[in-house]
Amino acid sequence: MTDTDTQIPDDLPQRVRTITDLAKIAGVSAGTVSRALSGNSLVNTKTRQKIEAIAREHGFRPNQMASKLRRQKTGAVGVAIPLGHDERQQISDAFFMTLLGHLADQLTEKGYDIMLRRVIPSQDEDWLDRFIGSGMIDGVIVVGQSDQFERIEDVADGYLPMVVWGNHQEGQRHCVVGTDNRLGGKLAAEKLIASGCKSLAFLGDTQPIEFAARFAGAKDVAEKMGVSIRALPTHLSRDQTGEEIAEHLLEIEGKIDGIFAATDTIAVSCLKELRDRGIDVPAQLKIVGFDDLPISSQTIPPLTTVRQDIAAGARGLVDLLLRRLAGEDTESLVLPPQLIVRGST
Amino acid sequence: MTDTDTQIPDDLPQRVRTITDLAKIAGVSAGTVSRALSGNSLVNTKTRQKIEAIAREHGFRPNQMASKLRRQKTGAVGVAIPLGHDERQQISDAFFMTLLGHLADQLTEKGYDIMLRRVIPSQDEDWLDRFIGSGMIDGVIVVGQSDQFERIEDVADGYLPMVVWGNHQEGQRHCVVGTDNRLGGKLAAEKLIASGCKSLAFLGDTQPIEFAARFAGAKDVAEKMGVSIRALPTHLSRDQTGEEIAEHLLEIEGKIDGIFAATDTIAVSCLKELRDRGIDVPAQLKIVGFDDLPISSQTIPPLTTVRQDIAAGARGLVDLLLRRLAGEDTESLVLPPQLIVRGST
DNA sequence: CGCATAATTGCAATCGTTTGCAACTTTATC
DNA sequence: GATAAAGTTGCAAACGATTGCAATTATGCG
Repeated sequence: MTDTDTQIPDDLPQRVRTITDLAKIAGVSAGTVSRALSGNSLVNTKTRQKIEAIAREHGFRPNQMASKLRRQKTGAVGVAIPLGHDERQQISDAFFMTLLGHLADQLTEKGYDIMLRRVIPSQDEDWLDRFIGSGMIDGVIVVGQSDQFERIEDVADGYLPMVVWGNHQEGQRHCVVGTDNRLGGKLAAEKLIASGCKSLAFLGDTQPIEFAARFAGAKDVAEKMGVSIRALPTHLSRDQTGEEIAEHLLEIEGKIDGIFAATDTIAVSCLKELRDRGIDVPAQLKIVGFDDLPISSQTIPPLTTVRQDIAAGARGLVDLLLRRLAGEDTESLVLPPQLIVRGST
Repeated sequence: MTDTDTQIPDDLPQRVRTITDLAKIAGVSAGTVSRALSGNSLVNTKTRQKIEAIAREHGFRPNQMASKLRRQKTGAVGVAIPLGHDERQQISDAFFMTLLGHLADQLTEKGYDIMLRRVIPSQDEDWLDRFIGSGMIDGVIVVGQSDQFERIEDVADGYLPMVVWGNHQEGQRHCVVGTDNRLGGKLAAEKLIASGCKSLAFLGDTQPIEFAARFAGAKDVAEKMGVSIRALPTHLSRDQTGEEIAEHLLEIEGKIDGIFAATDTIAVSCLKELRDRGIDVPAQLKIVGFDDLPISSQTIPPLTTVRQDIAAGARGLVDLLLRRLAGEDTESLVLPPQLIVRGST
């Protein structure tokens, strides 16, 4: 017997917190309320309406935690962003953010909530198991393999509802959605060579497997066509990029006439540096980027780039995840890149 | 007696799913396991170590849902992004994404998970109550007031742990973190006028209260200095923006010598359109943006803009929310904007 | 050794919802 | 009007972890 009961005699609109409170008011059992509110069950229409009315009136919402515990499902999907290679690369990276935005749009549409987790694998060995085992999510989307390929493979064997954004390797065990990076690299190099370049450079880190594949694709073409190509490593975080590119440019000035940038972000910085040095693009040097970020059409000159269809990627990730949640063991999805020719080549 | 019990005699490594399973193996009670795993309680060191060892060995993780139900707290913070004015404005908007990135960094650091929810208020009257009442989150950060000012005010009266990104109005009841938009508008107009502009335009929708405040600030200055200023409405979603700006430019050609864009995104599109028309910036027309997005330093010419310190904003949001979670009724935080002078003025 | 006190541990209730089953009402059918 | 079938509802046992309280064991001290 609480204070409230003692002081307030009867039917004052006490706060309706639980389904049982509501049941008491409606004069039915908790089970019936539960069924009425969940909509689909067998409960008399009049009863249902009465219960719904009371619920609305008191602004009642069933406790999700209890519901999820009982039903053993959460209605939430985890989105993990491992920041492996470059700890200074914040989650605020343009490409990831765009993908995340589309994921959010997609998942919301399908009625799932999104549990976002930023992960630094080097500080937490166990990140993926923890996330999955947390009991907070029904499935997980991993955005970017980073340097965690093996760990992801390990988990994939015992956990179906996981889809990963990244690069597809022959014979891998986890389900991945991503662009055909190698083909993308090919397209980029072909374009540069077709535009008359004789000596290429790949601007970007070649460690992450996506980038490695882009470089490999370009290299294939270059070698076949008898054109030289070299890799110039760069970090991803924006503040470092500028200087690094500047150094590279000094070094290669005059020796290189075509640049394939690992990402548009790098390409844009590069355009900037070139302009500051008075080097004309595309007359003196041609550039192809990768991603086709929204910025890329706004640069001067507009950037020729290899487009990744991020929206389609997000749709694919969500679609495959939902099918896996339903128990299907889906194949990976490799999306074709598309060369967007603008002014920088 | 289950099948498993009958078929498998003894100590086969059956899957340890619950704290009770683990307790059985360790030969103690569930309560003890719970205490051991939660670390801080009074449990014999040796017992604790044994339990921890078994837990590790079986990769056991306590079910969060059950824990959260019992403890009545979730360890997750909701981040809601209401898309009011412009349904076509996706969550993928650059400014929101950047803020979200910083929020994710901050909250992760403080040990909170992030429940992301994209909301279209016109389709769901009740979005905020639902989110709060879902029992999934301990508190909520609302990113952008959109046209939901009143609804947010209503909720604020009865729900402490909520912080909102947006504009501060005299006497408002909800706790807000945001830039002083009016002052920002002032700075922008002052700069344009100081650079010699005689006739200004504000490029952007003036409905959202943040933008309205920016325009108001600019107007104050313009009127005081005897300079004309007019508003040219634009949408936010990128695809529409281009055409709209083009139309405006046609209309104002020659009559205007300074543009204050409501956001950098608009300013960047505008730069592009101007260039396509052969109008020189800053010689013929000067532009100031708002936000200082990463792109803005990369445009040609680099954009003069009013900087919002997004990282500081995110820190503020998280800090205030944590204090509110602890029961404190915090004041709003208004951040000073900073004029960044680059090449477009 | 006996008793008081402290340190551990077990017990059982609890968090709020869902759901199989049984019980009870209607309605339909002959 | 009796009987079967269908439609509704209530009951109570889960879901899995936490925690106040009681019970047990270990330790200290005279």
